[in-house]
Amino acid sequence: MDTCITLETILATDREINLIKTFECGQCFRWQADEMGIYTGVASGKVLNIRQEKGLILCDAIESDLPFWRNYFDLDTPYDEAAVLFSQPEHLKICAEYGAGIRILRQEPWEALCSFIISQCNNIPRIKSIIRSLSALYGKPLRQGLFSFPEAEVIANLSEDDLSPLRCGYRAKYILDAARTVSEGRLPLEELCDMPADEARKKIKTIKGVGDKVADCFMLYGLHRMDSFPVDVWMKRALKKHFPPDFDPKTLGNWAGLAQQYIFFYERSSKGEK
DNA sequence: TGCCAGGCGACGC
DNA sequence: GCGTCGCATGGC
Repeated sequence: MDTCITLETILATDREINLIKTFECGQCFRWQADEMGIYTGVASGKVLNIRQEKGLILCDAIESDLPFWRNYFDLDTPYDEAAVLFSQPEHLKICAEYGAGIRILRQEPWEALCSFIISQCNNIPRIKSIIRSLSALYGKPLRQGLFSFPEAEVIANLSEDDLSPLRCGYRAKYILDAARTVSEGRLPLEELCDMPADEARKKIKTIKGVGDKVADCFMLYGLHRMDSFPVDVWMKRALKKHFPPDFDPKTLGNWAGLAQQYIFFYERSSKGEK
């Protein structure tokens, strides 16, 4: 494939974002590093090659796409304002220091919803593989042999048989129900951003195969509702092991989602150490 | 070779 | 409301 990719555009500095942590912290499934440390991924039908080098984040975006990518990487949100809030409990402080540099990506709502439906009771390599297959089968071809994430409208017109090459098991019918819900406009995205979290979660959970956890992931990663605090098996373990019983993420307000990401990343990175 | 994976829905109580 | 079980599949 491409033997030489030149990355000349400065997107940010490495004080604004740590690229590796951001891609590897478990929030996204479509970014892949090569042996040179160049990450390649797709968002909103655009391919980007990007790397961290000598204090800078260099990429091959065209000038007119820079605002899009700065928004995607959420570079204009002042994450350092959360530091005071994260100074306790002690374990949250540890996780926040460990995860410093992570940005919560502004992923496309439909892609995030579908991805986290696929994620249920699944491991990350396999989640990535299923999403890759789904895109290759029903997305649009882009450069470097990559594909866009298929539109909800495209998936909505498929059958379970059409999804059988994905080998995604019982999740296939959930994907179809989600696609039909979205494509028929039964999930008003703007309203979901503004309404109280409990109300939004209830609406999202009308999709088959979407419970509290997937709904919270959709709100955090797809709608950028930073008040969401998804709790999965890793988070349950972390909360039980390291946090006082009365710890309530709601007290973190609009930084709860970032705290969750720090805790999740630390828990997965340090597994087996204690 | 089993155990487990960023869960969920149905069912029984 | 809460505990349990089956669900498809493959990574490790």
